[in-house]
Amino acid sequence: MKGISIKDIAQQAGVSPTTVSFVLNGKGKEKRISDQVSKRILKIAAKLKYKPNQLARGLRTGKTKTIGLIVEDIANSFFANVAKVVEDEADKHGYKVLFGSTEDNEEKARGLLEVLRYRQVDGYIITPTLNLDKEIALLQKPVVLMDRYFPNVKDFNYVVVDNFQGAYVAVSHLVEQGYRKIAIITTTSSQVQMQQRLDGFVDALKKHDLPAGKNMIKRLPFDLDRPGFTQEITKYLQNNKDLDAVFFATNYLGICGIESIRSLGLQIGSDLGMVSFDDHDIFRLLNPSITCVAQPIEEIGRRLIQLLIEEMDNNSETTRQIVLPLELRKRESTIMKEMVKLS
Amino acid sequence: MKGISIKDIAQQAGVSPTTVSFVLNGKGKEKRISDQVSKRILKIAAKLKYKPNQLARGLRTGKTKTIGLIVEDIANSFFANVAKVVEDEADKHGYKVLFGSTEDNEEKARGLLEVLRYRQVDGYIITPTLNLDKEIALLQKPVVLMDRYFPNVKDFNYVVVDNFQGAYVAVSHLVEQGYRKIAIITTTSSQVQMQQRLDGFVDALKKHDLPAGKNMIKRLPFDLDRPGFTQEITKYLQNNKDLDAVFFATNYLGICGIESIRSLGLQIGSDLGMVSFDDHDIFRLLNPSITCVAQPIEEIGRRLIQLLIEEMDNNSETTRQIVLPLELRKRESTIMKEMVKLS
DNA sequence: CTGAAAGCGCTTACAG
DNA sequence: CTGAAAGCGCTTACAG
Repeated sequence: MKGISIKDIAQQAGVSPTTVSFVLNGKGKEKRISDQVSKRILKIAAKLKYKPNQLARGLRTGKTKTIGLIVEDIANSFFANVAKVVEDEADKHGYKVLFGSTEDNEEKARGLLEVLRYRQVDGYIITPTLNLDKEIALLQKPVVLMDRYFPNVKDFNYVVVDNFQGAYVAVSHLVEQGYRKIAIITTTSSQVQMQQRLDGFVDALKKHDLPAGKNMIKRLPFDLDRPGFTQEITKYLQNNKDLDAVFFATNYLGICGIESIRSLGLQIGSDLGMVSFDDHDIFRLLNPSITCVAQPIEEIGRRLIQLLIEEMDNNSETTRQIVLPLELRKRESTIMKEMVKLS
Repeated sequence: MKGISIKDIAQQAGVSPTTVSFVLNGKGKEKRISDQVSKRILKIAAKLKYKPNQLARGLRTGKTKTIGLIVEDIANSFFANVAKVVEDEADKHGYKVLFGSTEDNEEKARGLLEVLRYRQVDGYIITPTLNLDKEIALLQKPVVLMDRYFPNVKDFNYVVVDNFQGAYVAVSHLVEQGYRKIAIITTTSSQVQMQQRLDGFVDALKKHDLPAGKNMIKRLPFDLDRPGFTQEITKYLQNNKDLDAVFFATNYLGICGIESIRSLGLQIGSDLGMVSFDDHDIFRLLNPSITCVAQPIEEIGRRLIQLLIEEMDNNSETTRQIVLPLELRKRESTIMKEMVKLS
């Protein structure tokens, strides 16, 4: 249990703990410790495999070299993939990651913030729920938001994607492919990322002089479970048999949508075109494969850490807001005519 | 930055920090602090929203209330789902989770162990790589292994699944469905979980007097990437056109296998039966859907934390080894004859 | 029934 | 060029 402490090294080197601390923190030159002493200390530290006690250091300096990562759901492939990148990038800078999932539940999110705060993380990457801005503003440590932000609050850093553009491109692609009566299936969530996807959808339809009325928009309660979504989507499609295509505003809605469309005996693409937000292994592998607008996961993760590290280092007062473009991945679900299949 | 400390409370209550500490740690009765004083302290602590500084406490007690979770790849759906459960369960006991991915790389794994150790986590949940037993044995804190273990080392706790039984059941199901020439596609990894799956496969074939020769077993280098796996599987299938069915030993092999089979223009189920280890959203949604042997993810996560907490509380000397059964999920990929499809 | 004091392992302002 | 000492916020053995 007991590890090697700075005292042990001091004793063996015949110097004071102060001197050891200076040398080990690279302040030997600055503090003008003699070269011989420095070398002696370094040698002994290496021999003893000295590891500084992070708790003690943290207590003294207030830095824990830990980042708090709050996602909506670590089991969701989008968040799991971002988490992986975040972990990797953080590691390069000597930071470890404490994580938690909110399930988009405000109470859970508050609990997570509280825990991370009193564990003294040095900075936060947060996928916020609704109404979390007050608590976040009180955090006193650098914060970068992801996936969504608070439109009314200007002074948060964030890394998000251009949801409006993504939806616009998705719908425009459907139009180009010949689909006319196009619906969106989204959630009742009033969060900004969902609102922007809806706006992009409506805007694209209007630009193309296509019907964008209320019955083209189906909003499902965002706290349904998978079977619930599937059931509701099925019901909606049954009541709107004249639709040409559907735009699903999240990957889980897209996945449920596939089940719904199938259960109705419709052929994806020829009977009903579809595009989903977010890519997913399933979309690539399905037959027909599913067109989507994909998020740049690698880049999101890299930018999150880059921004956060900068904030932690400089404690800069300027906030930065990064909006990344989405990529349309054209696949078979947006092809109207059955093509002759090769291979 | 500065939070409320025990001193602030002591001052306001007109008592010493010692007394405050006793009361806040529920030792008021034991230390025979008067009820009035206790109540006063509690009231002030609540009013000030006092949160104990975990660093200071950790430094003093040696407990950080943190668990280290080392998985193979947090972006893999199996590990992401287990991580979610682990996080939830840990939270119930007041523990937070620090995580890292090894990519099944020994060096990365050693690095993670080192970091977690000097961060003083109270216990570890580890998906070990090969040759990691020595380092793990030196950890000095409770450890529970997951997914795999070291057959030669008897004194580690672990929670794993019955890989042999899973493979056996999978292959037996293929036989019952009428398939005869059955191959396994696995990796060159010599880790126990892969070995057991192979053994289960061979055993099942032998029990049914079916050919279990070398050409029924295809091992791929485990460090290939997805396209690499797909290519190798395609090559193997081309060279073995007489196969009736294939058992894929991991979910990512199964996924790559689907791509291979498709690219060869074969119909899954009727032309070539298949079962995969591990369930995955894709397997349920694909058409035809894919039969698999599924791991009990919820239970794995729960047992891991339960076992680890017990070890941390009791510091018991006995080790416990839990082997959970797998569940065969029968789907369309193991049906030989095209059925009339309803709805 | 309560408190003064030591100590966990560091860092750093101060002194020489 | 180097060290004694204070202090980060707790807990706990000891004393009364």
